[in-house]
Amino acid sequence: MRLSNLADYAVVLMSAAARHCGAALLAEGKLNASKLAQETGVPLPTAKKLVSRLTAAGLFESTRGIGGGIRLARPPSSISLADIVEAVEGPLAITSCTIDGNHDCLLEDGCTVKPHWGVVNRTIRKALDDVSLASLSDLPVAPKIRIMEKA
Amino acid sequence: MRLSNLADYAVVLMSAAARHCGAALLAEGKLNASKLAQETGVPLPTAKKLVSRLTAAGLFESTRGIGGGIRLARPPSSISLADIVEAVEGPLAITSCTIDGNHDCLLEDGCTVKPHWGVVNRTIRKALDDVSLASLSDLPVAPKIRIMEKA
DNA sequence: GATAAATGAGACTAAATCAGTCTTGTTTAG
DNA sequence: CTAAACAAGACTGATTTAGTCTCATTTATC
Repeated sequence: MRLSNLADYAVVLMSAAARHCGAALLAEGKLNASKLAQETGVPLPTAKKLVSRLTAAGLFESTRGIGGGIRLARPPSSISLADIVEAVEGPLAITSCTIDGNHDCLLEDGCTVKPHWGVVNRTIRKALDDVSLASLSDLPVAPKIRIMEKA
Repeated sequence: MRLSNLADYAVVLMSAAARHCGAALLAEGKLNASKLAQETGVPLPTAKKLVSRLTAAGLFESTRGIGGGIRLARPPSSISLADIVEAVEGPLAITSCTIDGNHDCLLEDGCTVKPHWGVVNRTIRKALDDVSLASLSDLPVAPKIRIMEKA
């Protein structure tokens, strides 16, 4: 029930990219994996790998060659946590039996539990969908207070 | 973002146990790991292991010795998916940085993403909390209405 | 009161997944 | 045409997870 480290890093990377997008859209900085890595602290090779996946998923647009780089394919407000997590981890489902025609389960038929996962899945997906990249990177969060202390 | 197989099986096992609890409370069947295993199809050794953990977590009550067995420690309506998942997988948190004083993260300070995980965590936890064991084994739990939709 | 059978608890081994590193292929400026 | 810069993909090592086995504990029977 934990997010993979990769997915976690991916969120951090995209958040950093979104900040650049706001600051200097395509002015100074050709943005690339190396730059994101040094800004965020994510190991370079890992950053490269993640950038690959995120590009393949259509969240980044990449230009190869000597003057190449990457940039967000869509505005930060229309990219959600769900998009990022799904790009890195694959289909967003709590149990494998809720993915299309998966028949790995021992029980399959007569499973009284299965019908209930759908509700849980949708709720979780919505939770991740409701957080946009824009809200993640918006800096006005100045006073670094612990808001989530009472969870 | 996937539930572990163990946690998945645990839900199935407890669901089966709950059905017994409704049918013959402590009449015919001393309930035990072996019985649950053969009813659900979960491999016996795995079932034993899970029963151990669930007992340690206080969801089962066990009696050892020749006439021993297990039984639900609480009525199914007051056991939630969150309880079960947490018993098997440990603290329910999407990222490790939201657990108490964890300092494994590379970024730690100045992480603009961290403050947002709390919201996501709470939403997911609520999703799992809203599904009770009673509704999973859907016996007579009467009308399981969404009472807390407005939170 | 001792023995044996039944059960749960915990330790151990094997497999799968995941994180991280490296090499190759592609593109474009010079 | 050459070389440099970049992304894409393959590979290796490590961590976690699933599954199996052995041991400790308890109670009915003799």
